[in-house]
Amino acid sequence: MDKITATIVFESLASGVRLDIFRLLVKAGEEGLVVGEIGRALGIPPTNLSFHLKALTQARLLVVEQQGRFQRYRANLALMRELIAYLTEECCSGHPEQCFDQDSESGCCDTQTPLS
Amino acid sequence: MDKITATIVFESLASGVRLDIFRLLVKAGEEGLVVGEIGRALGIPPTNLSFHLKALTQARLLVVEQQGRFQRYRANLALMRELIAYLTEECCSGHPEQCFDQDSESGCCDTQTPLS
DNA sequence: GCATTAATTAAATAATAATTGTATTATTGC
DNA sequence: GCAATAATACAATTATTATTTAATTAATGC
Repeated sequence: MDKITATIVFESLASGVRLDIFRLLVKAGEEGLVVGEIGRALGIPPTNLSFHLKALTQARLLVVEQQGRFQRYRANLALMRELIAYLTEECCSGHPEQCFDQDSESGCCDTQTPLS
Repeated sequence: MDKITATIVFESLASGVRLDIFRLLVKAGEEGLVVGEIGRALGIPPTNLSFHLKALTQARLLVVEQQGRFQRYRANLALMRELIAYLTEECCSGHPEQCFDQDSESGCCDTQTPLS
């Protein structure tokens, strides 16, 4: 992942509303949710919801599929994994010893060789 | 990490300028850098730099130490680890099979049991 | 003490982002 | 075809962020 992509993804997640949408769709899993369901679940009016869904989709954090007159949205977990990888590299770059092999709350990666 | 903290951290990283600052300070390591050095390295004028450093510090992504009339900033890698842990949980919540045990570019966590 | 340097604060402006209301597009079922 | 529904596009407004200039605070060295 490059810096520009990372910035766009961060922007997408840097909003309580969009973070709620994303987390809801992660929970919804492979089935995903249609716009009306998301709106009802989170109490967001349609136009505003469209605005945020567009942002998340343009950032590729969401994937959309048309089903008749419904739009079904799903979370793009692959991109989330890429983001985690990017942060891990950022976090470790040049200084892996600061990032690993110590008491960490992350519960992630501690036992692995850091990325180059 | 809670949702509010995560949002604040994402906001901090959702700016090319701030992402540059953070990455520079990760590279700088334990020694950190003083404001003038950061400004010269990235070509950011002092007042604007102060603005972004304040945002990053309030988000706790940076830690600052006064040294005479200099302010030395360092990256807070512990918080970055917490963020990675949060994203990992988000990413896996309820659907670990989508997040792990498959071809992943992340190179991270794949061999581990996902978080609850 | 005074001039110099480092950095921040404060105030004004410019630029973006979020929200709301209205209108439009497209699909469904009759 | 027509009414009803799902969702988005557009336009206007509001709110938030980013940037710049000028002024201030605080530490250093003479």
